[in-house]
Amino acid sequence: MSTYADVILPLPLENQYTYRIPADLEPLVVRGSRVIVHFGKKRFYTAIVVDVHDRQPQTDYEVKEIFSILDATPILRRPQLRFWEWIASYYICKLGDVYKAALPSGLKLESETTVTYNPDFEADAPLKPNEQAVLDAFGRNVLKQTVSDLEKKTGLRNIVPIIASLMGKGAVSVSEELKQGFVPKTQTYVRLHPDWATEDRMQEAFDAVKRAKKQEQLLVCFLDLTHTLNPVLRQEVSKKELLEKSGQSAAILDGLLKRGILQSYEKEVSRLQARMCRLEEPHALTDEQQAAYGKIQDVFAEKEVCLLHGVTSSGKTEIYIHLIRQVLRSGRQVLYLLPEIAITTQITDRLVKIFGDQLLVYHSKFSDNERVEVWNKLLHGKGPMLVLGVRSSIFLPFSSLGLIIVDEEHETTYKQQDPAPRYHARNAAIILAQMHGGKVLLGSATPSIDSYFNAMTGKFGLVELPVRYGAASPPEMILVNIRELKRRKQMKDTLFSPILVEKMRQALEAGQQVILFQNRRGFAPMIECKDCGWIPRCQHCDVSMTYHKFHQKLVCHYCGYTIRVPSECPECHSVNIRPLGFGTEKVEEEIASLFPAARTARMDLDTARTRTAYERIIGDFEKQKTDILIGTQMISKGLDFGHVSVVGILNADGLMNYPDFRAHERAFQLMMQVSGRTGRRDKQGVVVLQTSQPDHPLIQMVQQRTYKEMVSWQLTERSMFRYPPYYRLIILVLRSKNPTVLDELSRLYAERLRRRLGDRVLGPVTPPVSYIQLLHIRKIIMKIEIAASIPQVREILESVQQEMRQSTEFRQLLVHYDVDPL
DNA sequence: AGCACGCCGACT
DNA sequence: GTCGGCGTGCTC
Repeated sequence: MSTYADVILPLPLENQYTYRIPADLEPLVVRGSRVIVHFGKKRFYTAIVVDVHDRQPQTDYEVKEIFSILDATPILRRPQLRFWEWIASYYICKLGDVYKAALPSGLKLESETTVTYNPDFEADAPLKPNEQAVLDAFGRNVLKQTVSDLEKKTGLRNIVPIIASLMGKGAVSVSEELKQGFVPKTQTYVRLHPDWATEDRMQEAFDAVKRAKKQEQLLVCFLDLTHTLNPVLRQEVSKKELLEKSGQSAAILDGLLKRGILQSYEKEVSRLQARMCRLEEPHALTDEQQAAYGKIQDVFAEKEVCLLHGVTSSGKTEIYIHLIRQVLRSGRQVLYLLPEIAITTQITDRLVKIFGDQLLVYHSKFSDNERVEVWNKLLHGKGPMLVLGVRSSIFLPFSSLGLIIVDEEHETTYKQQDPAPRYHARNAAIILAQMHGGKVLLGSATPSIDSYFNAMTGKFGLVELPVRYGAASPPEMILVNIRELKRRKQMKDTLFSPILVEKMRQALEAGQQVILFQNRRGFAPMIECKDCGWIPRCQHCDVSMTYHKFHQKLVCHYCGYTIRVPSECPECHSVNIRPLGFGTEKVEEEIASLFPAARTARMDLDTARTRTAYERIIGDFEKQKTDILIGTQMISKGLDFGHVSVVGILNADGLMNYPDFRAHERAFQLMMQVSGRTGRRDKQGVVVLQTSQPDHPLIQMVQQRTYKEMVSWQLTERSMFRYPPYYRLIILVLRSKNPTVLDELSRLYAERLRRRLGDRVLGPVTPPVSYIQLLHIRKIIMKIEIAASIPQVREILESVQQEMRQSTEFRQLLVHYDVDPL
């Protein structure tokens, strides 16, 4: 008999909290249950039970009772909590953060404070302006609203004390109310009244409506739709469907309902659209695909993870489909991860034809209620399921995952950046699969170096698919040296080289489409010498420095190193130094004057903010309603267009010069992905690659499509510059609380703060710094990657690294690393 | 996250 | 003298 439950709350808290289980709830409260608890002064939260036990808690606090339980059965499955714990420890965040991210908010009821206005209130003393403002926010009909609404309406920041004061005067009253959570969708259904369900009575019914012709027609239609007399077939039909199919009005149906022949009632229905289409067989695999399929099976026999490196349009999806089918047939579940909602539509259409109702789609643009339904379907549904989803779908309640496919595994959107947990869905998926005893297939035309490295060292298996489906030849790559053209005055005040303009003209004349790629929407992120192409770089970090117009300074966003804007170029002594960079808007403007007749569309975060906007732009382009598509990296995401013959990469340099040690890797991937958008099927496409550094190794590698060379070059570079920074190690150091190291780090931190802010502002900073401040260092370190550039830190870390290598914790962390310390 | 407690600056 | 800013700490 357990009397206590330890719960976690959807708040960034370290600890679990113990509540008493009321006697009547005792059999229901188990690990994984959702319960409502009172936490803190007044709020109620949905908590998750992580343990039930009988241990008397320390009595220095009052143990509260569980307020209520929400589910008859747990809403988490066995391995899920373990998975959450792994995420929390690996990504250094609170279990509550993981909980908050994992459950759709429809499953996390929370209380909200509502304020009710007392209409009988009369002030005996004049109210303060703030108080009056709050009261004014109540209209004639609005007597009750939430605190956050009031805050919004009045625009006041600290509204809680004002409300408290009003409450003291009797002007308002305050209550806590649970927010509405998941609401099942209901629909009106119609069925035959049981009294009329015999042949004789049916005859009677028809006699009754003989004179009401429309009612008669409706009844006939109803019987057609329901096969009422055959108990095996469906007995009911939705009111909407009945009215639509019969073409009758609701008034006619009312007539039949009044006579008591039919009856109507509300029924819970699913929001997930049922798909009744006939299922198709997957396409047969080509010889190459079949070979790859076989190799993947071989890899899975001995390894957990397989990397499928298949060039663009080699037909990876078809291989996935065959694998999925096989796993589903064995009775296990499959998770198909995609980097973005945007590209789900094309794949959903394909998968639904093959897997029908076995397919569930999950992404954050689904309404909350829909997401809860997917959750419940996995929890209670029968039969193996295929889930197609984005990052967050790794948290769904899978029972037995046989396979996780991570498509476009190199995509950075798999990494959650801002709210904790800052997890990488690709890497977390590997752990998740391991917990289920399932396998992981990573697929990409341009794998991340991380994954490729893991494949090289044998941690992952590797299968390559080098042949394009349908033997379409890869596009022709034309390198254009913009610096040279500008020097020879053949390209003045324009973003387009003559050859690109010529290719575009040819394409448009032939009724073909053009894609222009420029990965920026804003303006001038750096400066450049217009005569020789020199770009200032940080002397410590070798990344380009960002131009801060306001201060007229150049700042390294890695280490904070700052210099004045040079008045002349140190390379060629030209004074012609200008802000460098342009965005898609500028491109659009110039296209309008170059090709006034062409129909143009721009796709970037500004124009495709919503899913519908995105789909409209893509749809128009697919249907050839637009000729030229200008876009940022959004257009590189695995989309298939049939009529694109020219791709222009307007400024390859802009891709390579951003402050991240993965900049080159990412630039390569982007350029390869974008060029993959052209020359499908029988036609060979053209890619015009404009750059001011045509001899740059990366550009050469893009032109020759030598992925492997790029990898080994980057690996050498990274080990030379000691990238990636010892991020993991730093965290381990902080967690180890090794006093010597902490002292040294705090000394560096103090120094750093002083350098950044100056003694004047801060006064002297003296070590030792508190542990909390050290956590701040961690943030700073993560941000500016201090570790790789400051030799002292490197030294400490190297000594700690030696130490850490012996520790099991370190080893465990290395096994499934976000970034291996290469 | 919220909320309370507590300590310093600008105001009736 | 108080109001109110936000830094710190706690919530079973």
